[in-house]
Amino acid sequence: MPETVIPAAPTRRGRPRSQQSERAILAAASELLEEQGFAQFTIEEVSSRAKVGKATIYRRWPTKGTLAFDAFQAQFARQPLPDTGSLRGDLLAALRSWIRAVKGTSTGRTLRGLIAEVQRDPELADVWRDRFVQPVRTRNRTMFDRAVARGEIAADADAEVALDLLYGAGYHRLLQSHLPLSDRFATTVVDLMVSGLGAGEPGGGSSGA
Amino acid sequence: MPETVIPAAPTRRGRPRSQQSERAILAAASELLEEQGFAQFTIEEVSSRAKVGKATIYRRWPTKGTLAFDAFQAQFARQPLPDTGSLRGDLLAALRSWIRAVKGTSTGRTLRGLIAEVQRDPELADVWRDRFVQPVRTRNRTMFDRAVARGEIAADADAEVALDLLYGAGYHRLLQSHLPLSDRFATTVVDLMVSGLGAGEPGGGSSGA
Amino acid sequence: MPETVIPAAPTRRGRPRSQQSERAILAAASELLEEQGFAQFTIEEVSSRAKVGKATIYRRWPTKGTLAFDAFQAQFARQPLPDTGSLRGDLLAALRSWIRAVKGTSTGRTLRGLIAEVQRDPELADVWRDRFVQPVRTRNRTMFDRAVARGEIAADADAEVALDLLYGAGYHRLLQSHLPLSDRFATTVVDLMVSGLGAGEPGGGSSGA
Amino acid sequence: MPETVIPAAPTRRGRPRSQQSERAILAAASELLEEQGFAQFTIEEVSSRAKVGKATIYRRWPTKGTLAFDAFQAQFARQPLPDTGSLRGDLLAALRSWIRAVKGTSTGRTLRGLIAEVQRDPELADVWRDRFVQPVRTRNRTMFDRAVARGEIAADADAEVALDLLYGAGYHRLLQSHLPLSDRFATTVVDLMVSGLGAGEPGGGSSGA
DNA sequence: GATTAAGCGAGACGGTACGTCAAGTCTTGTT
DNA sequence: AACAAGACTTGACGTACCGTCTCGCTTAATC
Repeated sequence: MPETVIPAAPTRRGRPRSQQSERAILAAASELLEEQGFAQFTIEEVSSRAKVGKATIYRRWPTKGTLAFDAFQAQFARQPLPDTGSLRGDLLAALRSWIRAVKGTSTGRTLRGLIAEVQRDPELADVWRDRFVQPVRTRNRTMFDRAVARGEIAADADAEVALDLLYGAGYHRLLQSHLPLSDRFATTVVDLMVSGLGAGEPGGGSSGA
Repeated sequence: MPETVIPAAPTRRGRPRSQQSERAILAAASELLEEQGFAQFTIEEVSSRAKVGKATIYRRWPTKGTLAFDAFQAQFARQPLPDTGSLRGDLLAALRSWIRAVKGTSTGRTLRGLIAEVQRDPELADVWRDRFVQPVRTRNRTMFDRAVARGEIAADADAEVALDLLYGAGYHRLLQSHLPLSDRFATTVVDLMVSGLGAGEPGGGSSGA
Repeated sequence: MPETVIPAAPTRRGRPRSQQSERAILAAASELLEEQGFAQFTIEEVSSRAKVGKATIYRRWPTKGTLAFDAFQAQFARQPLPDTGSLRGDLLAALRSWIRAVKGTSTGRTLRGLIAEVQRDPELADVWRDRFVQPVRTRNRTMFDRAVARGEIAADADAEVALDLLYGAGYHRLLQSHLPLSDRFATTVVDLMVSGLGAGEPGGGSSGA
Repeated sequence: MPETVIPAAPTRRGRPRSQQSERAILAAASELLEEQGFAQFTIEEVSSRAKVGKATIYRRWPTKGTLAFDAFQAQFARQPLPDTGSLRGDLLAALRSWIRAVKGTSTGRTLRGLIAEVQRDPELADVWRDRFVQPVRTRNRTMFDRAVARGEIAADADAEVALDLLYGAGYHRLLQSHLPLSDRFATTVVDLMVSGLGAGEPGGGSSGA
């Protein structure tokens, strides 16, 4: 998997792209994101801080979203996958770790800005899905694989939907700010996922899980 | 609760605000949102379509996000609260109804745009939380109240977190586009919420807070 | 005749154009032309010096050439039409006055830059012809009218061509820099125009047309 | 005198300059000038059409003006010096031939563009003066030498100023477009130069030619 | 009925950032 | 060394919207 979004130069001929410029751009972009957030993040300012022409940026990144994404990747350090011995413990550790990374941090602020940008920049949307969302999900599915191996959950349990519940709830609170990303929230989310609301019998729809 | 975001005029003296202009603005805004989406939604264009001065818009709405919000409210017709006799049925109906409203529709596109805007416009964020998120949640809590009354779930079940799981999963797929908002997705979400993954005993993680 | 190139606002409605901005733009433009010449004359710099948005300039002047022209008009003070009592004296005074105005001066430098710009900017070419070249020529024709009245030259003498010889020679040396605009040059030009090379009879080319 | 502006290579070591590249560059440049005029004439486009690196162009020509000049030289075929037997006939033939070459032709358009460029590119100004203006003038002075030999004009007649009148008038109309380069214009210019306006006596300045 | 205060459409205002273009220079691997 | 290719920095371009600010003109409520 490539390190960044940067597309390869169309041919092998000609002067190679300067890795030094590249580093300067990413450094300036990260710094700017950290200091000011996505709202004040402009190509112009990055270009000026990195002492690089705007064209040098546009040669590498098609939109400012994709540049911000690359700068964000360095910042959002990959969190170690928890392995507590139980699914419940793993899920709780994962959600808590995510909350710690995003709640009240510049990372969280950037994350919100990027998800906003994803909604308007289709180029970024592709990158975001393929280079951020999917890898994270793939990693996280291991928690469910292990639970199946341990016999904790059925082999056909839908890990995809489970992940949507776990992180969906988190992103929901992050993006809508209706309620805080508290520790109690994390526990309750995981408890609910593991045990359910326990409303199997009375009404009863098609109860097949 | 007022129909729109519009603040009251400071006094009663002078020429009253034209309700006709107001209607023209909202109509133009809705039309523009529907046609072009939030990305091309500019105050300039609304002003030009509505044949209204820009100041007339800014007198009523502080930011373009709040105007878009009001235009969106008309579009996003309030969905009837389902009452199927079981929590599972209610949740499934609610989620399916939401998916029908947003999947592949201009409403869904606008919804994505608005949530994006909420991340950068604090004025809109307040309006969004108080006039959209909270009302919808309040309405939806009824489903859990009824389930408690029916004895389906415990009285102290956390409806807030349950709603975060239900809609959080939906918004997650809407905003990240990693997987489709299929009917199967809806069923699985609800099944999981109701029955859980069923991994209570074997592993038994740190079950405290 | 209007003072400047500036086109009228399309309608009478809306906020009127600020005459103060206009003055600031023209002042900054003149200053810049004088200091740096046409080569460094940029809309960006004018906008920055005049503390005016670029759009405010573009609203009035379609191209940078037309703005430079207006700034130049103030600088290139209309020279008083000489009246020495003889055509020879008038022509000599006029040419010397022109040389004094352009030789080694910032006006001369700007004049060269503007004529260069005229070759590439059709908008400016029209303005230049109608608002600079023609008025100057009209004024200068008076010298020939007076000479006819005095009986110095024939009534059907071609004043247009005479002006082309007089100023054409001057502009030629200004633009090609092959020889200096000396005082001797002025005298010789006028003598030649008045007396001719005196090669009427011996050779006798095709004297028709 | 060298054919082009191209400076000699610094040493004789290493790979010799490709004459093929040189031809390709000049061909592409001429073609581009002819098709699009000086305004759209860019080194980038020449380089792309000639399939030649930009450095290969800059190795030979210091600025785009000098390249355009060389491309123009081929186009602007040297006109044969007229020899009609009289000064009047020679001057008329020369001016008409020039008019034929530049009026409404791509050569004329390029000529205007080059003179414009001369005003801003000092490198080109030198080349222009030494390799275009002076040679043409030297050639044209022969017409006056012959006239002196024939006894048509005085031996001390100022041929330089005479050339400034002849071509100055032509360039004036070419560059200012205030009046057409008609055949009648040519005749009148020459008549005036040969016979003068005939205003020797009444006013009378220092009438020494 | 006159006054007065605010709203009205229109559009200009100072700004900011956009994405593009071409200039002339530099850096590869290849010839 | 020169070559083709295509990177580089620089700097200006002309455009688009932002949110604010005049204009001359309604339009009511208050005096």
